[in-house]
Amino acid sequence: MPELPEVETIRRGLEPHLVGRKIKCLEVRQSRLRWLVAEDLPKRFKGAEISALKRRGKYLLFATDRGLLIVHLGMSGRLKLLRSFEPPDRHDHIDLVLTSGQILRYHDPRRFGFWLWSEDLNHPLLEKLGPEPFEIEGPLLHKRIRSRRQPIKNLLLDGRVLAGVGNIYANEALFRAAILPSRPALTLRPEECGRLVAELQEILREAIELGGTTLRDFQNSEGQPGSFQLALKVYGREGEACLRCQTPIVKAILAGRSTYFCPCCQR
DNA sequence: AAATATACCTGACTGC
DNA sequence: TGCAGTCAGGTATATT
Repeated sequence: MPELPEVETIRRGLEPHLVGRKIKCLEVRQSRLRWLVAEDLPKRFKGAEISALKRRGKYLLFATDRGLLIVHLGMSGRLKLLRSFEPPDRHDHIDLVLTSGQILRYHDPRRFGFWLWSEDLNHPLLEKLGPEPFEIEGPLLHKRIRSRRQPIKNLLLDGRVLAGVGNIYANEALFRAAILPSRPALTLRPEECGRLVAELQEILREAIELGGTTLRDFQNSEGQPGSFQLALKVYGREGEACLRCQTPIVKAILAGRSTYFCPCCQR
């Protein structure tokens, strides 16, 4: 489900409701997520005050006076803000209850997401992460990939190279930059890296503006879908005419993920 | 060091 | 209608 724009959409929706609020308790109904939710997680955050809600890549970071709560939504995680208690549904695994009475409810059918405590930002998961897409520039991307033989798309998806880019936006950025996803990264000229970064940033910005992409089940913290799916130019369009040159869009598998591209105008 | 495979899950959809 | 098989927005970890 959630790539950088979706996580940022959720972050922006939650921020005004959470910052400055106090955590009354944390209720864990299902602790078997990507990693077992630590037994002491509720104890750690009971009574904590949320001082900021940040994002790094696809990670949501709840800063509190009792340490950092790191939440990742995996493939199917959702966070929804409830005004008051409602009976939990299937897959509603965790409730973060505020003293204001509002409840942040975590729903995750596939359970690839996780919740964990960290003393601060010095957590291995965060430290391994590459730069934010909005902070990188063409020359820096070029430097990071110029000795790598892997297809450029694989590297866009590698969080150690660049944080937060997932399959949809990797496909879209390569299409808009007219670069073949399968190009070995070391064959990209500096000028192409510049183009790729510019297109990637523009796409991410637009997607955030439109509240993210809802293919099947993404919802923001208010339960509303995004609308960037209407602006997708290649993702999911196998066999349809390329919007630039009318050539049928081709689907291939790269790094085990569906990859869509125009074999004619992407080079 | 870098590339590839595997693992973790449920649900929606396809084809027989 | 049922069943088996495939695929899905992620990423750490193990293996080569």
